[in-house]
Amino acid sequence: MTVRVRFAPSPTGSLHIGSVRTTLYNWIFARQHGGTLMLRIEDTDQDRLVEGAIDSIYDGLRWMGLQWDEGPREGGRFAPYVQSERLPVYLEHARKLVESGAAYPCFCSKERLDQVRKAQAQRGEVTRYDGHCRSLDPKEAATRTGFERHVIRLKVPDEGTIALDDIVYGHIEWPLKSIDDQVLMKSDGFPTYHLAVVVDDHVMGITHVFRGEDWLPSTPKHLLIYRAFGWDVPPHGHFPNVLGPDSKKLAKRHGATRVEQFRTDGFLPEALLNYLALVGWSPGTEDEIFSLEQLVATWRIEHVQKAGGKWDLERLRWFNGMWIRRLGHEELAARLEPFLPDHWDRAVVRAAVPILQERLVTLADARDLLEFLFVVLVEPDAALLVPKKRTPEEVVAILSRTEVALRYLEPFEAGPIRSALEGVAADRGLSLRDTTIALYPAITGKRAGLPLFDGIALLGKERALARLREAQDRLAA
RNA sequence: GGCCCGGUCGCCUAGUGGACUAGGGCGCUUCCCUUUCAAGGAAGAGGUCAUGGGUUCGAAUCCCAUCCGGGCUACCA
Repeated sequence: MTVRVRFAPSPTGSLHIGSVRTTLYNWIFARQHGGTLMLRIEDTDQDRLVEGAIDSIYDGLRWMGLQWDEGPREGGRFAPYVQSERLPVYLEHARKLVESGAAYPCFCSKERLDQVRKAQAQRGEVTRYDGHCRSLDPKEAATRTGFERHVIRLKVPDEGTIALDDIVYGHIEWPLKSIDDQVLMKSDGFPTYHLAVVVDDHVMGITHVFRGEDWLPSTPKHLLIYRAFGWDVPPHGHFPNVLGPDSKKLAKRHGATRVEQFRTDGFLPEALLNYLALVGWSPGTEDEIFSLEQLVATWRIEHVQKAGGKWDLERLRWFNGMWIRRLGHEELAARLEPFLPDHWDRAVVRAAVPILQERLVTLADARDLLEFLFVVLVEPDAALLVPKKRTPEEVVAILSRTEVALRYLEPFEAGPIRSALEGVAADRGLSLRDTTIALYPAITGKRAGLPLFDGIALLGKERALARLREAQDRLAA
């Protein structure tokens, strides 16, 4: 049997980091089995649709390097892949269940349902549908459906249990009496999620159902629907949730959760994928750095764990630095492109890449680190110019002595600049370290950053000398 | 309230009855390297394996109970 898996997001917002993790696991599983991965859009709730959500899914996953075989834009044997375009399929299936007696039309108004629930709650009972329309005469009910607003409900047995052997969570059983008569078709003619997933997964030949842990409680409903149709239940596997710092499902209020945000913040897709893969899965060895290909080679669904994992931005940042350092210089320069102003001289940027690389945590950090090479003045204030334990007079002396030492220096490169500054240090009876610290703000406008000698060389003699003078003027003022 | 799931250092995790004096990574501290900052190297602090009972010669690992956390409980997904 050829593996066919799917990921099925609802277009209710930008692509969420949690969906990416689920998609990643699906993608790896498909790759490992030479199977097919498909994208299905679950837009059965017309009230929650968000403009541009599908674009966000496509853009985000393409950026991450996860591709799939069938979907709304790529088509496929089971098109359409958008549930709102498949309404007749669900209607037809719902009709079959009504005919077989497994489901029934329900004419109860939302108001009545609310009242029932409220009354039950007051009496301290479990709130659930009271079965009001369950015993209606089928013929009479059928005629009423012609002109009366209604939903279709699944007839859930009152007795017994239903069980699942989940690939990740193991054997789970639910008492049927804890399950409500689930709505299958809504009164607006759209199916509920429960009907739509089961029908589509079956009809589209899905061989493994993988999704987030939060779906576990709904699974018995789905099992019941499979049973009502007389279909085999494909293996299910639930993945633990990605959590916020408060242990609740990761959500907007916890900070950045949109893939797009991480992209603009300067994270590498390699790092995001690597980090994400390790939330809820581990190889059982001490290896931590994994490319997509390496994940395909080592990931095992048996090693996916049950407990939810908290989102840890610091750890993601560490992975990002690791991946940035693994990039070739040309590649890094290319990735930096969207983060740099257009007018910055790319030749200078390229020259700076080797010393920049190990100082980056995100690509966005490059701008701050390189800025001093491209602005006319760095405008350090006097407080910044004078390091602790130094007087302004001392700094002025170092500055002016350096100016002299650099004025006729040839070639104007990091090595000779170092020698020149060693001379300055010796003259002033200082260590090279103290000299560097005293010079650093004058040249870069900052207390720390790229190496000074390279920075001066990159800056060029004219501008370096100008900055040394500017700093002296500022200290004199 | 009901049903279900989970619970190893602050965080991600290894561990599936004996090699566990519970291992690795992030973060934190210190040191080395060093032109600042990083990166790199080394060391360290940090865990009564949620708690209490069992089972066993032996339990983080098996069983029971308790506690805590979470998910679901919609004509949302």
